[in-house]
Amino acid sequence: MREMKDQRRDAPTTTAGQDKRANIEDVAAAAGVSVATVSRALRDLPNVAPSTRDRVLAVASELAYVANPTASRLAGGRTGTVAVVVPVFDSWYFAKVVAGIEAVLKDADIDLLLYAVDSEDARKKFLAGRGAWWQRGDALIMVDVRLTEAEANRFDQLGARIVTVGCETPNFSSITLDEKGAAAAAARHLIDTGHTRIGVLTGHSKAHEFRVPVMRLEGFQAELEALGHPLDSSLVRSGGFSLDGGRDGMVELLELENPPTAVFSMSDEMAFGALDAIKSHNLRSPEDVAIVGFDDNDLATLFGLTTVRQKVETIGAIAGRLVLRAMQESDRMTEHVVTPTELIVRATA
Amino acid sequence: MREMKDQRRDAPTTTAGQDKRANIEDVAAAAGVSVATVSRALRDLPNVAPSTRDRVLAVASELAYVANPTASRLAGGRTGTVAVVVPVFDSWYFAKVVAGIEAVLKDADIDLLLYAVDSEDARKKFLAGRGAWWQRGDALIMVDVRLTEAEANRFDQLGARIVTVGCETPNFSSITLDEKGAAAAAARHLIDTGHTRIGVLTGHSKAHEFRVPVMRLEGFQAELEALGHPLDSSLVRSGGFSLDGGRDGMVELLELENPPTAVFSMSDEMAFGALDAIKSHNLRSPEDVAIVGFDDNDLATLFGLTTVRQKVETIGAIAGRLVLRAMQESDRMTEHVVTPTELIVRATA
DNA sequence: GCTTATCATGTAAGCGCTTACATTGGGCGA
DNA sequence: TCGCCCAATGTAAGCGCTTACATGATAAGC
Repeated sequence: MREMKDQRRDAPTTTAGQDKRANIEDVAAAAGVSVATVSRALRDLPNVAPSTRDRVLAVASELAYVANPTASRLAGGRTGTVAVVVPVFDSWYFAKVVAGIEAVLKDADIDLLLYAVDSEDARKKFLAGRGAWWQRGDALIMVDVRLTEAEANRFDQLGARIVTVGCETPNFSSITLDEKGAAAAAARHLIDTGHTRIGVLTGHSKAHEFRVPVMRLEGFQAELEALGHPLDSSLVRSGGFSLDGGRDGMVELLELENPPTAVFSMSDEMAFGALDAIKSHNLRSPEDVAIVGFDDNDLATLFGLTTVRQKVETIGAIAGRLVLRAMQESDRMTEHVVTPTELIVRATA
Repeated sequence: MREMKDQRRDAPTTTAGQDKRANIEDVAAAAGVSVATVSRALRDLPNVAPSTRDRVLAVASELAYVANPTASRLAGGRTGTVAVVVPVFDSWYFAKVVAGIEAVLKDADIDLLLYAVDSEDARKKFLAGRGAWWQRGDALIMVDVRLTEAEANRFDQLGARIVTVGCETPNFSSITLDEKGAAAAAARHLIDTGHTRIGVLTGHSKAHEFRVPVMRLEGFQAELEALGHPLDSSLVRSGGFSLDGGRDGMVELLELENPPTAVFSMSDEMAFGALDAIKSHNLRSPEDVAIVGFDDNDLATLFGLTTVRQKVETIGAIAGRLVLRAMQESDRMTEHVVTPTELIVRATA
């Protein structure tokens, strides 16, 4: 194996005549040191003479040299990226969460691979299939995407680093809300303000198996029951966490013979849709139908929406921090963070 | 990840081995062929006997083998990922664009690296610094992030594949709106509906050098001028494309001695803020102040907002397609797609 | 039957780094 | 002055793939 590599492939796709990207050998040659020294100097490793380091840095910047991350990864064993999975992307909540994550990862110089898994099929494929996320990233953040216990165990055994947002998962760190408590607070508020016939716009969807709406519903239901006004299940509609879904669900409720006088919407976006439906029916909120939302979306204040506030960007940031820790620590330790929620009373309830 | 290394070092004991990821050699050994054949079989390359291929596939699936993308990339020269840069992340427009891109790339089995560059510094660092995007992805989509002509030339020489969304860039494909035309349409509508004292909420920001607001302003201004009512520059405010910015800008305008009777807002989100400000001042739209927005945000209809519609998700999808093409085609050919806009007249103007 | 395409497969050289280990050369205590 | 230790540097073996090229076997051509 004493062969000089001089036989660069010609570029497979592009036409000739391009400046070749400098590689570590070029830098080493130009600086008159070995590649090992270049590697060390560039990464601020110890045992490099200051003068050498300076020279290497100077040469590198002159050649506009940047280490090829792919090669570093292969050799170094870590990819410097984390994968983030969300069910969908263009929704207020997920965009905010991802923004929070991104900010933290950027500071740590970690790249973010984004995946939307919008169905159970996609989920399975993502976790197992050829696109297997690991190998691509050092860790995974799953935002409201289910991880079965079996999967969690398997990944744990493989040494995977995972953080889940929205639901707890065995073996891994998580960050959640006290969903039941939050929903209970909404229930209590509606009861306190005199309502007894109360509807719910949930976020259930056939495509996903969200845990979150289930828990919110349970908490809401339990509290209503505890307060002596059990939930009438005929007043529950799913809005799939979307504006239109909320509108449609509300329309259905309004057109019942005996519509609810108050509705708990599991997201503000659905609540906006519901408010629109109310307006279209020439009704008003809270006079005709009170609405409590969930999220405290930036726009909630414009609608005067009473809602359960969660600090979404903070959740993202915490997820980012948890994942950074999970990537570093050698002894796996898990932490379950529960972030607070707060009922913000505005006009609609 | 971390543990792999230590374990690799041990002799290949047959005992545990439970969490060692299979590699191509394992598959080759188990299938009784060479790694080259495994590689070919797994990638559906020609010159593999059907029986061999089947055997390899069977073994691979049994061992839950998935090729290490990092290694493939290093060896194969392409990364199978594209980088997407946006100024910010948690805004309706960018989330939609990214969603559109993601959908297209997912189908092509391409990963998406997401970067938010929220300042000129970040921009420079991203384009040049150690985090240099190339090497990490085969191509780049820049969404409303500037690329100077010098940078464009440099990247072109380096053989980079770039697609820009929001503004044209020399050497690379792009997808834009007829910004000036769209803004002109808004101007015309306001003049047509009898306004002459017209304000503007722009999206300028000190952090970015957006081209988009500049062009919209130029188009708007030119049209007003052409119609005989030149823009009064004292009626221009920047809302930084944010809800709060729009609200603040509108407040300032309303508190002028002689406020405008109509305002063109360069985004719907700013328009929402503006409408809120109007309401807070106990005024109404359009009676007291007419508003025309830009985007046709999902919520625009709830506010009865008259606005310039652009098909954002389509833009993302087209960007995705352009970038896929740019990655494949050997002879670089650029295409400049201009997507249509449409003035949607609702209640506010 | 013998040469020659053709296909299936194997061999091994990288891809551009990281890092364990080897080597060198002072500084310094005795 | 000698030897030791350690910081500074070099050497080279991978990391897990892809792929050009070599090899072998089989079918086809005359």
